[in-house]
Amino acid sequence: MVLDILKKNQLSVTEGRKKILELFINSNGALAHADIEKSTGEIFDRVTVYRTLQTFVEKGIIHLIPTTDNSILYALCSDNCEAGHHHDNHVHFVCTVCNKTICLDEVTVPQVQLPKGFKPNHMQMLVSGICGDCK
Amino acid sequence: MVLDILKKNQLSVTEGRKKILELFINSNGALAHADIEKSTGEIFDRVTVYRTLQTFVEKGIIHLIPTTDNSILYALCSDNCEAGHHHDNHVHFVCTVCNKTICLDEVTVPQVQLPKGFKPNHMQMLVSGICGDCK
DNA sequence: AGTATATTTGCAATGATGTTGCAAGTTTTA
DNA sequence: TAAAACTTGCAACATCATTGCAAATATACT
Repeated sequence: MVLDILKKNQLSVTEGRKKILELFINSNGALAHADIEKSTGEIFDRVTVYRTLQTFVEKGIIHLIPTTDNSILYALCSDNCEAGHHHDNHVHFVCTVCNKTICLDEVTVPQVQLPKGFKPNHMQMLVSGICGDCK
Repeated sequence: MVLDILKKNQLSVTEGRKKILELFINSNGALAHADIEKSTGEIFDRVTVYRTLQTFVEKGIIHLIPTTDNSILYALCSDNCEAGHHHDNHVHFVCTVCNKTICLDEVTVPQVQLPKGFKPNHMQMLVSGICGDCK
């Protein structure tokens, strides 16, 4: 599973990448850099985590998620993402109870009527509230 | 104008607050901390700018805007914001040409159909593209 | 208006977050 | 299995943001 993903993206298979990718797969929500550092303990250097995340984003394995508090979150991309070309036009949900951020892959961002002269190109939507697990 | 806003919000009238509030009123887009520091030159300490912005957010004079690159932007609230209770359910637009971020106060965030069990509370939408001035 | 009280500011120190260059270590290729 | 390519850790550095405290400024009171 983890190996497949790394190989499919032509990445060297290293302990760090395997471990971090596993974290994403075993988590149903999004992860912050700090979460990853906490989970991997003292195994990897901060820099390695940064670089691994950056590599994964570039390859289209994970994507950045916007947050209300301007922290950076990452989550696994669904299959239709390619290197350098993300298709994360789905809604993101932040639960105010469990504090998790979830990709709602099934829910696409709705169209919106902009004022004259405005040409939309990309749009993202962030919803906060209570998630399915907490209610 | 500037005085009215400060007084209405029970804030001491100081040079810093007047100057920074003027900046927002004279700008049609959103401002980053860095923009403000640049515009106010060497007049105020960085810390003062931070604290002023924080105060304004708390009072409901300005609100935070989500960005794609996870920087922090602020913009004037429309009149229906109160202290500790923002109503910025409008769409934000980032122009990829002039790089400005604009509040589209007239455009409200559309409803969206969430999966079962999800209870939405607040939603925000960020659209990027080309703005009315650039096209 | 002048003084007391409350608030705000600037400075210095500190912390959190993220980046870069380079040598040492690991993985891949053939 | 050795050479080439890539990845990692370390140290240094840059940026951004926060806090405590004393000095300065604004407001309230008589």
